[in-house]
Amino acid sequence: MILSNTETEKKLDPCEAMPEIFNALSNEQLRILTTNRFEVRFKAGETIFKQGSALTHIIYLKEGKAKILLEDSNGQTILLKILKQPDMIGGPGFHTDYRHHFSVVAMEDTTACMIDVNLFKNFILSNPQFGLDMIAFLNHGFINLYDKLRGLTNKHMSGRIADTLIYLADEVYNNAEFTTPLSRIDIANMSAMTKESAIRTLKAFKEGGIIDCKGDYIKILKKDTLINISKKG
Amino acid sequence: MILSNTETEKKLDPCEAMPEIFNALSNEQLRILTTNRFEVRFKAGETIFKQGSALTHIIYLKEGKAKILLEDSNGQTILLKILKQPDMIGGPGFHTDYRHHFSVVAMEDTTACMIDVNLFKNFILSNPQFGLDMIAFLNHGFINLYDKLRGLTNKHMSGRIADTLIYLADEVYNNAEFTTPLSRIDIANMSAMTKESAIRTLKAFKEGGIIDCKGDYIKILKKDTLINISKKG
DNA sequence: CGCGAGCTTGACGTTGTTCAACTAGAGTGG
DNA sequence: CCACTCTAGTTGAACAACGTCAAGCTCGCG
Repeated sequence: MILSNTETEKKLDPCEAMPEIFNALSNEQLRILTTNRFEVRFKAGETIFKQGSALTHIIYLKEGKAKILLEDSNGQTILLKILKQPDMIGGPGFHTDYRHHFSVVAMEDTTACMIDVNLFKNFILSNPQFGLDMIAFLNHGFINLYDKLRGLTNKHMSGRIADTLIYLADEVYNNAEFTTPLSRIDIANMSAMTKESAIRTLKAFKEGGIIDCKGDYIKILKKDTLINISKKG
Repeated sequence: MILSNTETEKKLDPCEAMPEIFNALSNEQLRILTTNRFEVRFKAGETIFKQGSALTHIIYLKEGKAKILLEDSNGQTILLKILKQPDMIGGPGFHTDYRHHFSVVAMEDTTACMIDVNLFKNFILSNPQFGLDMIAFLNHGFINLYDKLRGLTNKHMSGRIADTLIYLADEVYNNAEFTTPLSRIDIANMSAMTKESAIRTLKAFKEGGIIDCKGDYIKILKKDTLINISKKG
């Protein structure tokens, strides 16, 4: 898997799909990246990194899924986002305080690629287009986060659960029907409510014929209705 | 840092204090910035830019204060942050969709400096250190936004109002005692609640001897108590 | 079979919103 | 100087939304 030159640069990296952002890297940088990065395998439930710990590597997922958790000092948790291959996590600690500001936990068996932050920093310093793309990457994150903030603070429970279901179907599983390792507590934490409230709202949706669900299986039956509930708040 | 003689370089720009991030610019870039930027004066209450409109300029405040408003389709608003000189607004639309994702409204008479986004982009492409500093700037924004999200979704009203009061005193006015053009609705929108709830919570704090307030005057009497309320949620 | 973790349900209390009425103060015109 | 009005602020009562608590349930697993 180690490089042949010029012709097919994609083959430089053994990952089937790398984060798009690395497109801006030069051949030489890609070579350095390939030789310096390393993979770590996590089992379902294992912590990939923990909020508060030192940020030493940028990671991206080669395989599997992981959840981003915003924890607070009172033991409450927000499940912010679900990562899947080939999502990258820069982490807001990069070039600031070099700490992790959220935890990342594997939802299933997951392979993560680790890139030393100093290497990453050097790429930016020697390749301004990469830096600019990184800024765009972060800005996309802001747009999503603003939407999340609006959703979680302005909507009622049904709207928030609707958002969560739409997110899972559209962004995570790319299917209106899916089986997920997420617990009711996870779904509640994605929607900023207690597990009991999440259960009751899901039940109401089920009784209304909007979704079908049983255990870890969920199917969206009436997406339009769900979108409508989301919009109404 | 690229600038060796900081003292003289400051004089290139007539603004008393520019955003720190411009420290990374070369002399030549600072010259270009100075000759190309322009100032616009806004009266209190005027919209500096509107959510949804085209992002054509990066701005920073030379004078005055402005509020960042996250609006949504149901007419609800979150007052996210207050800007003061020399705060800069990149805007998450930069190098993504080139739209504004929030509105900015002048709280008092305000002078804003406008920098063409293409110029800004060129600075990044020709000066990777500037790009890196920009990334750090954005990452600081993420850290704050995560905290905001935690605060608004995990805390009760008293904790959220406590956060707002502490923010105003520490970050905006640098004083435990201040007079503010923010209405009760603004304070409510900063704390994700209705104006009635904000009024009631402020009243409770006043009756508890934690703050004093009357009209647009607010004074924090027991900051420790306020911090405690904030922590408890 | 029994155990335990996650899930479900109902009753209840709290938190926060809604609505409607009322007040205070600033500006306006007579 | 006084009405007159307009807006922001304030208050209370009714109501809805949501969380808490406690109990019971399901189902995989030893």
